[in-house]
Amino acid sequence: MDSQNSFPLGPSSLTEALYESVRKRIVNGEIAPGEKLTEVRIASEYSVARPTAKACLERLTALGLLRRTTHKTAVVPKLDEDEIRDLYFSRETVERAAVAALARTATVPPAAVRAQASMKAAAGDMAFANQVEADIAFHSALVAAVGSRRLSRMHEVILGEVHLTMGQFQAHRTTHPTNVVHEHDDILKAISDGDPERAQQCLAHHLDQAQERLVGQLRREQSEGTPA
Amino acid sequence: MDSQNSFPLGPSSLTEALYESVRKRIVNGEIAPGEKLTEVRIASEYSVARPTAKACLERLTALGLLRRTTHKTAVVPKLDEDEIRDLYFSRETVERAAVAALARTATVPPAAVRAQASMKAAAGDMAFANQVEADIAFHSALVAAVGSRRLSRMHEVILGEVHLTMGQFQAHRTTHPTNVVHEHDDILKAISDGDPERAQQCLAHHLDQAQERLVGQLRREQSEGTPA
DNA sequence: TCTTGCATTCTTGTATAACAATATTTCTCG
DNA sequence: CGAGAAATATTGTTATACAAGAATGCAAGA
Repeated sequence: MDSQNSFPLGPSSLTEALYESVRKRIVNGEIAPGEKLTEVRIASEYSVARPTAKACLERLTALGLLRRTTHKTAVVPKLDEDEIRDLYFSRETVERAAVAALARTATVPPAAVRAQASMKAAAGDMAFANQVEADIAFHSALVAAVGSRRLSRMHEVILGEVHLTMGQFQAHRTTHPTNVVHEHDDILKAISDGDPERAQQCLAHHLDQAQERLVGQLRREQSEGTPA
Repeated sequence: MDSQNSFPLGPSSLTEALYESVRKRIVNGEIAPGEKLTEVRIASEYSVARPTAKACLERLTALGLLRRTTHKTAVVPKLDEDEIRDLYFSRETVERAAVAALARTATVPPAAVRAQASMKAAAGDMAFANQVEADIAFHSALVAAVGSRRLSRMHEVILGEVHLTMGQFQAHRTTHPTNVVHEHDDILKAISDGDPERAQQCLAHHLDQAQERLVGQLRREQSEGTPA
């Protein structure tokens, strides 16, 4: 059924292309949190019809990348502390299952080690956005390697919100990826050792760290007052 | 449709009502698997415009309740054995996290015991569809009680497909709900005992049973040849 | 001055029509 | 009987129009 797209093959339909573009702009923080996205604005910016823009916004809303209620205009959400915790609780749930499954068969996903390599190689000189990309790619590879369509689908949604939150901070601070790289290595090690328990522990520790980094940044930002 | 503005606050918008109605028909098996759902058919059946019907179908597709590729008409899917296993793997992932979280604080969701009660009370005389409803309500209550918006959202999607699959079998066989009720009780017991490990084990056992029932029914059906 | 109420305006919800592009079916011809 | 081409069906996209809900601002009254 899956058309086995042996290569990138950019979005076939217009709607798809529009969706991808807007999505990218949102998760990369190009559209600030709180900013309003009206249907006509999208429609005119991209020269598409309003129904097309509408479909796009609805899709993004379903994924949690936009918030909107009936008859009100969509806004880019800014996750508060509680929501970040909820997000990471869900994330841990999904990724725990993934690494446990991988460790049980001691399968180390090649795509994950590739993502690690690219993160290590260009650690300092990469733009923060690319570091985020590599991080996301690593975790994505982990879950994808399990081979469960539904687990991957859930994870994709979660990572979307993670990406969004990270993207919103990316202008402010550049965290040293050293810790992250080490934590990733620990996870891979546990998987290749075939130790599901340890793999889950390493993962949980890694995600806790990441979550606290995010929450810390949020608090710092709030105590400084809104810069915009 | 009726104004009925007393409490439940039925679907406010037309789109919402349409979506709910079609969804119900699909998960209850009123629309047979493999049946084609064209936009114009929905539009004419409900006397709505085609864009409205289109939005409805797209939403159902996103939830896995319909399958469709570009320029091809949507069909109600029939999950094969592999997909049922994938579905239950994902389901177990989510529900394990839920019961573990509940057991950690020994919180027994009132809604879950209510669902259990209604299942026990009218075990034999309820229509199979209602048994399915009660079963779904039980598991739904379990996850909802955790209080995680995102976990609930993921679970909702999964339960949709579960409901769909159960609904498709519901004409053929009426399984004795006795086992199910006992297994549910075991889970609740482990939660109220504050034993996360046992709660997860009971849940895993319960889901394995359910999964095998489904797979067994699927095989039986296939070896008999398609009745329709 | 503060608050209430109304009206204007902005935005979204829904419908209709039309054309383009693609899939599927059917029919004809070799 | 098989292969290719026309015809049909279905979806993708756009344009337009009107209705309904929400927000804003202004004016009037307490």
